[in-house]
Parts: sequence; structure tokens; C-alpha cells
Amino acid sequence: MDEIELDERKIKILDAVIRNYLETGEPVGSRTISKYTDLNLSSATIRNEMADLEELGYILQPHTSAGRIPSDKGYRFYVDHLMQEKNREVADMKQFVIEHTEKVEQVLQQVAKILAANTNYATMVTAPSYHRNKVKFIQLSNLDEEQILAVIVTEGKLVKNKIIPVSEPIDNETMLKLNILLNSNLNGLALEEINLGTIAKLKEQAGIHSDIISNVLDTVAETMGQDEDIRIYTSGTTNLFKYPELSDSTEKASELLSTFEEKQQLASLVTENLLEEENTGIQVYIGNESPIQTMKDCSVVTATYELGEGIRGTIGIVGPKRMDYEKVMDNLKVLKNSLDGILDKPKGQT
Amino acid sequence: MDEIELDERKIKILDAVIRNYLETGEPVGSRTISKYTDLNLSSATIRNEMADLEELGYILQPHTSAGRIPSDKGYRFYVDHLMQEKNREVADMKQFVIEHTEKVEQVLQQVAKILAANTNYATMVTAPSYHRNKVKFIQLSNLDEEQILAVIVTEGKLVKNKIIPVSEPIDNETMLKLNILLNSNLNGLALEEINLGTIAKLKEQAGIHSDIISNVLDTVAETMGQDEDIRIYTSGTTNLFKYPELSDSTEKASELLSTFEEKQQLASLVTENLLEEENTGIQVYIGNESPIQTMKDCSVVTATYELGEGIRGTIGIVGPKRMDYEKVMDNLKVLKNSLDGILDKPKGQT
DNA sequence: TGTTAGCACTCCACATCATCGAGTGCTAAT
DNA sequence: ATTAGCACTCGATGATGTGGAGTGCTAACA
Repeated sequence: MDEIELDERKIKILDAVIRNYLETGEPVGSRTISKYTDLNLSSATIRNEMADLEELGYILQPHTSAGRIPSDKGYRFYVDHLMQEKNREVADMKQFVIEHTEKVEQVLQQVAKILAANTNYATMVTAPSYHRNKVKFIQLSNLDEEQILAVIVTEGKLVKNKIIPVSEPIDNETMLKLNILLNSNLNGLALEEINLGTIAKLKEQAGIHSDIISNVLDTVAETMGQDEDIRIYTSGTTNLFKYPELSDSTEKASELLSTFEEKQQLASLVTENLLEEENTGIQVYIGNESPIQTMKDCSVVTATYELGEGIRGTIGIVGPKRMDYEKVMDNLKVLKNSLDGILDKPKGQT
Repeated sequence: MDEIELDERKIKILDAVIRNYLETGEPVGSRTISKYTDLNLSSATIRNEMADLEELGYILQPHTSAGRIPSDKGYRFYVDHLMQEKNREVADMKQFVIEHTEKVEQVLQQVAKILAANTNYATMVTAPSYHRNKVKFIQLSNLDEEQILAVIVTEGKLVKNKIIPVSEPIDNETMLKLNILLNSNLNGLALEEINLGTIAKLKEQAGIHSDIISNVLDTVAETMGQDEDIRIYTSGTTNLFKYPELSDSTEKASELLSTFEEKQQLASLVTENLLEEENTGIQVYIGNESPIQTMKDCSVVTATYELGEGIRGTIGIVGPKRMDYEKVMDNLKVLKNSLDGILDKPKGQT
């Protein structure tokens, strides 16, 4: 429906305005456009067209006698229609990421860092939430007389430990029984499938050691529960200083940075897409489209990745509205592809 | 040697200047002091004394016809001699910290947060480095045909996992042997004690499975190695915006924040004290005394804690030179005491 | 001899003012 | 439909001036 109200020439001019503004960050005037484009139109004509574009809400003037800057609507149009897909050589990153680390958490921190370095914006990456993940293996072992160690491994190859205090030593035979009990009953189950019935049955069979079972189950829930506090890795937040329109008022910048520090807030940006099963694409929030108030002067681009079956997280970039959408989305795509299914592949180098 | 050059009255005046400046952040003039103190001296007298203090290097003038502000030397004197020990009711924190979490890493993040909220400065807390820590327990288990899980527990109750790929399945009997082999040879050893001899012996006894042993040993080294990348938790970094003298130039602030983000840099601040065995006190770096260049306009206060035998980390606070040293040091002391030996105590609630 | 009152001086902070120029909208000519 | 021209707007920039807080110095005082 957008296209109806814009003719070819207006689109060209809008495109020129936005591109120019993305580069310079300054309001762009009619003369600039007249020279910039291959339209061969005088500044006066451009001015008329620009007045129209303003009336239509695609661009706006910060004040009379200044050039025009894109409005949110303008950016939206740009992202949806004007932007070209470039497929640049960011692919190296993939190699880099894979080779440089093994631990998932470190990968994610790396991803955030690389992305920040590459784009000059602030970035965030959420650790996977273990959505619909299944129990693969549970093991209890004696640590000493007072403590036992519980290790839980999921299909997604995520491992969690818990040290559980016990009132009295457990002999090896009992331990073996408990292990068999746990594994035979829980293996292959997703969190949702472990219901009260299963739990009751387990506890009954464990007899006097039912408290240990409770403890283990708590840990299982914690490992796989979706209400687990979401871990978010951020990087390059100080990049936001590079864009005067975000950092002029100091207060604004401070608020923005606080949002990044108080990571729980970012979660709302990010969990939103996680839930929608099918949506695996890339999301763009411009200005007020973002659910976070403090980011109304920014744009946010997010992508959802899926490390393995049911293990998902989000990568996001925050920058000024005039961010280089093409580059950012390219980067996100590449990284998303790198991360997708990373756990399914064998880990060897060759 | 400081005391020699300062008589009673000069000290009182210096004290007044510093305290006043700590409160207001503005250069303080002679008239203010004359009213502030119980010395009952006119501003003119104060002026003379202040001129002396300036000549001695304890205070300085930002420009002619402005009041005086403390120099680094002045702050140093204040911290060393003037400051009173207050013992306030920060003790609640201890309870709070302990009750609200069990996992060490979360405790530390909490500590950083609380400290930041309490002091209004930027804070950082390093995760423990497992200095002289010992192996307590190692266990290998079959995950599936291609992978085994190694779990390593140290005396400090830190647990680490690694998934190790194997070329062919290991039967249970072999696994048992490997477990016994590892535990009987490594238990109770510190990292430094696992030398080439031990390793060679282990590998020999493991026969065809020596590659697994190598892998496990790698993980052990990683768990306990002191060259492990140091984890640092920061909080309240945006607090630094509250102090104009740090954030006026925007560039300065940006640089400072970058330092906080690039956490590796902070390590130098923090590892310094870790090595000195006996030093368990509180360190104060004023301005250029800090090893980090970007912090030359700040003061840094650090404290080293010891969770348990040989497991140490550092808590630090970064703020403007005119920070409330008393409060900060109080807070650090309390927190340090809370953390000290936390792992030695039983974990039960009562 | 130490303290104080007084005074001239300095210099920053702040507000006022004028100027400049980029950019606009409108009108009239092409 | 396009363009040249022109008057107009308005922020950015820099010069100017004023007020006030604070100093150093000198001279008077206890």
C-alpha cells in the first residue's frame, strides 16, 4: 500500500535523502540531493518533492530552514523496500567463531564482541533458553560424607551441576540404585513431560532418599526451565557515544547505557520472538516500535538463532535510527547461519 | 614524615577543604572554610594558610580566583590520616547476599550490584582464581557411543564439565578403571603438583585410552590454571555519569566506560594484589597511582577476599577522586568479611 | 608576631547581541 | 512541469560585557 502514494521519482529522492543521512548524520538539503542523484533536477524541484514527502510523513525537518531527515516511517519504507541485499564477505566470522572457542557461553560473548567491532553499534546476545530440551543423562556421585554431586546433561549437550548436602553418607549400592532410578524414569523427557505423577512415582521408589530426588528435580527444572533468568551478553555499548543524536544530552546516553547494564530489561526485546515457533527471520524495530521506552531514539535489529533442537537465543544490535541497515542485517544473517545447528554438527576441526 | 610539615591548624583546614569538596564537588573558598570550621578564623587567615597548603602540594587551584581542590597528595593524606573509621550498619548486606543465592558467580554479580547501589560508584568483582586449589574428585561417564562426560570437582567445591569425543565406545569396565586411575593419581593434588612425571605415568597406565587422559588433564588445567581468563563482574558503571568532573568531555566518559567493558584491562588492577600472599587489606589508588591510564582522573579502592583455602578474588570500586572514602572502605570491609571463608562454612540456613 | 579588615585584581560563568549561511517556500519566468 | 530568483527563517558561532566569587597583598590592630 505504500507504493501507491509514492511515484518513481519521489522514491528516488527519498532513497537519496536516507542514504545521505545515513552517511553524514546531518539533515540533508535540496541542493545536496540535486547534485547527488542522476535525476538532473534542480534544487527547486527537489524542494517541491521534498515538501510532498514531508506531508506524507516520510521525512521531517528538525526546524525550519534545516534540511530533512528521515522519519520512522521513512526508515521503515527504506528497510522494507529500498534496501538492497548485499552479500559481503563476513563469512570469515563463522570460521573465526568456531575455531576460537568451544564453550557456548564464550562463543556468545565472542559473537557480541565481533558484531560490535564490525558494526560500531551496541550489541547483545542472549544465551540459549532451553526450550523443549530433553534430559539425556543424570548422574549422582559421592563427594564426601556430607555431599553428593548431581550432574545433568541434556540432549542439547548442556551440562549442569549441583552439590546436594545429605544428612548421612550414602553407600555405593544405594547410589547406583538412585542413578538407575533417575535415568530410567527421566531420560528422554522434556520438562513439560515431568509431571506430578512421574515425580510421585520417583519419590515413592526412592524411599528414604526422596529428598535427594527432590533436590535433583529442582536442578533439572532450573536447567531447563524457561523462566530461568536470561543471560545476556553485551558488547560495544560505548559505541553509542559515537552518535551525537543519542549522546548529546548526556542524560539520554546515561539512561540508554543503564538499560544495557540492567540486562533484565533487554530480555523483553528478545524473548518476544523466541516464543513464536515459526518466526526465525530478522526483526527490525525502528524508534517507538521497540518495546523498550528508553530506546525510542534508536533502532534495534534482532535475529533468532537455534543452536540445536529447541535451543534458541537471540542476537541483537542497537544503534541510532540512521544505522547502516544493510550491513547490520547482513552481519546478523551470517552469524545466525553460523550459529544455527552448531550443536548438531560434530565438533572436530576438519 | 607527612606530619612534620603540617601543624595542627593546617591539618584542620586541609580536612575541612577536603570534606567540603567531597560533598559539593566545587572548589572551596576561604570564606566557606572560615564559617565551616570551629576555628573561628577569618577568611583572610584561612587564605594565608591555604596558600601554604598549596605550596606544600596538598591542594591546588583550578585557576586563579577559584577556590581550592584537593590534590592527589591531599587525598592521600586524607585517606591515610584524617579519615575516621565509621562502622555503620552495612552488615545487613551479608545476610542478604548469603540468603539470596547459592551459586558463587551469582553471589559475585549480586555483590557488585549491591555495592554499586549502595555507593553510587562503579564497581567490579572478580571471580575467584583458583590459586593453589586441589583436585577433589574426577568422574568420567558414558554419554553415548561417541562422547564421554568428564566432571571435575575441586576442594573449593568448584565444578567443571567437559564433553570429550571418543572414536569408539568405551565399555563400562574400562570406564571404571579409568575413573579409579584418575582419582587415585590426582586426588589431593594442586595444579603445580601435577608434573610431567605424573602425566606420563597416567598415560602409560591408560594404554590405548591415553588420549582421553590428555583431554581430562587439559580440563583440569583449565579449571585450576591461574592464567585462566579472569571473569569480572561490573555494575553501576553508568554511575560515573553522575560526576561531572569525569563525564564533562564525553570523550573522557566514553573512554572510561570502554575500559569497563573491555574487562581484560581491569584485570591488571586486580591481579596485582592477588599475588602478594599476606596482603589481605584494602588498597587505595588515587589518580595516577592506578595502573590503568584511563583512570587517572579517578580513585580506585580494592579489597581482596578469600572464599576458602586458596580461592581468592577482588572487589573494587571506581569513582571520582572526591569519593566518599569512608563509606566506600566501610562497605568493602563488610563485604570482604562476608565473603571471607564463605565456602568453609556449612551451607545450611540455620 | 599572628590576625584581620579592606581593596584592587583576576577570571570564569552567563547572558546578550550581531552576524553568517544553509536551507526553505513562494512567485514568476521559461 | 521545471527552474531561477528572492526574501525569509533560524540555528550555529563568535564577540562583548557584566557580575560575582575568590584571591593576594597591604596596612592596621591586639
